[in-house]
Amino acid sequence: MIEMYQLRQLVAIADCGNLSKAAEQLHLSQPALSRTMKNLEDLLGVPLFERGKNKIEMNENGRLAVEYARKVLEDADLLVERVRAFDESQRTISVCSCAPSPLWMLIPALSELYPNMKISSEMKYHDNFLNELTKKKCHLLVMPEAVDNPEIKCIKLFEEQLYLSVPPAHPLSGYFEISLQDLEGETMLLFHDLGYWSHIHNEMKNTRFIFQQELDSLTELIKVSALPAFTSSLIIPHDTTPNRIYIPITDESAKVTFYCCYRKDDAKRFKELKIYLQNRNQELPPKK
Amino acid sequence: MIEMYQLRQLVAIADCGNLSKAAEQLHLSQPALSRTMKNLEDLLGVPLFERGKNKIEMNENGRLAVEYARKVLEDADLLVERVRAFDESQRTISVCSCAPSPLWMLIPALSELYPNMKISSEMKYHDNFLNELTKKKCHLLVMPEAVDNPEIKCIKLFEEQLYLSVPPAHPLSGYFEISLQDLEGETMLLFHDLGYWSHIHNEMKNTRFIFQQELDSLTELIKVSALPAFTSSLIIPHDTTPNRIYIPITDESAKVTFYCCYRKDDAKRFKELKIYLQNRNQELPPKK
DNA sequence: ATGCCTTACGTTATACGTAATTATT
DNA sequence: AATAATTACGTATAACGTAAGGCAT
Repeated sequence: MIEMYQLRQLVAIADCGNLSKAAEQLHLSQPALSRTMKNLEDLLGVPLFERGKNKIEMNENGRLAVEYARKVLEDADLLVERVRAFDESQRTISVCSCAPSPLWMLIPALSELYPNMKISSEMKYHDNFLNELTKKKCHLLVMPEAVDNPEIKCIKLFEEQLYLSVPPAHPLSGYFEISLQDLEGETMLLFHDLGYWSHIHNEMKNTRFIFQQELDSLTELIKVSALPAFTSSLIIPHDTTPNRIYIPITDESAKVTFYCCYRKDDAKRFKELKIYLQNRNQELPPKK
Repeated sequence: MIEMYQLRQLVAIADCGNLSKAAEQLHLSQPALSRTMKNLEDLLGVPLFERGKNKIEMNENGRLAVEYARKVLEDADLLVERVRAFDESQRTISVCSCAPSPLWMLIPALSELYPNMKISSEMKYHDNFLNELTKKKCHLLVMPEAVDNPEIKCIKLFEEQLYLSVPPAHPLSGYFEISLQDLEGETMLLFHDLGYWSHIHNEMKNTRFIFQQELDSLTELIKVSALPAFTSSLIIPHDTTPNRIYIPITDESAKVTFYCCYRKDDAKRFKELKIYLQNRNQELPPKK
C-alpha cells in the first residue's frame, strides 16, 4: 500500500532537484531517501527516475506521480484543516447583529444558556444581510425586520426607539417630541459604528456629525459638551449622564423591531435560546 | 503528520459500524484500532467519536473526516493506477488502421524498429476516424487519405488497388478490366472485416456477399469454389491460389492511398519510423 | 578533491499483538 | 455468559542513520 511518507519524499525530490538537497529539506539521510524511492518504484512496478552512476533524474512517470502526490498530500492537509475548523465551528456560536444593542442582551444570555460554547459576535449591516445566515457565515443573525423564509426561524427580540439627548439649556429641550427634520443644521455627537442605524445620519445631509470610535470617549464627550446626541430606549435606562433631556424622535425610521434568526437545521441547537426568548417576550410586554 | 493507515482504519470503522468488525475486516486486533483512532484524535486535536464504556460511535467530526479520508485514499489509489497506465502506454505503440493490409507491413516494421516496445494494433473505421489519434486513443493511425492538420505528421504508405479474382471458367474471366457495376447480381466471397473497404460492398445493393470471419476459411473457399472474390494489389503477389484470373477494378473508389499519421508531440518517438517509411517510399516507386 | 548516489549493516521508533480489565446487554 | 472497548506490556516490522564504496565533474 502506498504511504504518505513516500509521497512526501517524492515531491521533495521534485522540489529540490536531487536527493541530497531533498534529504536535507526532509531532515533525512540520503540513503533513506534513496531506499524509499526504490521501494516506491517497486510498489508501482514502474521506474520513476533515470539513474546514472552518480546522478538521478525524474522521468515522465515520476513527474506524473508527483502531480498526483501533490494533490493527495494537499487533500490530506485539507482534511486536518477542515475537520479542525468544523469542530471549532461546532463549539462556537457566532452572532451577527445589524445593530449594537441586541448584542448587549444576546451575548450574556448565550453565555448563560450555553456555558460550554465560545460566543463570537460581530456587528455589521449591508444589503442582502440575510446571506450572512443562509451562507452559514454565522449561526445567529439579528435582523431589523421579520424574515419570511421557510428555512429560517425568526424570533422577536425587542423594539428600539431613537431619542434625542440634549442638555436642559439647549433650544430643543422644551420639545416633547421631535422629528429628524428638526435636527437639520445641528452638530451632533454620534457613535462611529451603528450598523443598521447608519441609514439615519446618511439621510441627514445638512447635519454635521462628530463620530467617536470609542464608546467611553463618546459618553465623556456627551457629559462635558452641550451638543445634542442620539440615544435610544435601550440606552436611557442605564444612562448615568446627568442633566440630559431625552426627546423621542417621531419618524418611523427612528423605531425598529429586532428579530433573532437562525437556520432551521440549527433548531435543535437553539431550542434553549428559543424558549428563553419566547418567555422573555411574554414577560416583558406587561412591564411596558 | 497524518498517515494512510489512519485514514484506512477510519473509513473501515465507518463502513463496519464498530471497532471489532472493522478490526476483523482490516485483519487487525481491536486494541490496535482503538489506539490508532486515539492517536488520530490527538493528531487532529478533535474528538471523532462519542465514547461510551463499551461502545464507540462516530460523531459529526468523524463523519466529516471519513468523507475527506475516502477522497484521499481514492486519489492515492488513482495515483498508482494512473502512473502504471501511463508507463504502460509509454512502453507500447498502439496502431489503429482503417484497413487490414497496412498492418501486414507496419507491425513487422515497428517490431523491428522498436524491439523493446509492445505493439498493439486494431483495425476499424468510422466517421471522424482522425479522433482516434487526436483523442490519444492510439499513437499511429492509418488513414485512407492524407491529413492536413498542423498537429499531425502524415507519411504516405502505399496504394492499394482492388482486383476481382475469378476462376478461368468464369464468364467475366476474359475482361482486362471491370467496374463494380459489372458485378451487380453476382454472388461473391468476402472477408468479414474490411474497415475502410466496407463502403464498397455497402454500396453494391444487388450483389450477394458471403462473409467469412476467418481468413484461412476464406482462402480455402476461394480455392474450392468457382465464386468470384475481391482481392487486391497487396494480396496478389503473395497469393498462392491456383487457377485464378485477377481483373483490376476501374472505379475510383477501388483504389486508395494509405497514410500513416502520428501526433507531432510524438515526433521524437517516431523519428526512426519516419526515416524508415520515407526511405521505403523512395525505393519502391522505381519497382512499379 | 568534492559532490552525488548506492550498498550494507546496525538501530530505533512505532504499529501491532496478546493478555488482562472494565463495562454493557 | 457474551460482546465491546480500553489499558498495559511485550514484539516485530520497517523506516532510519552511519559507514563505506563507486563514479562522476
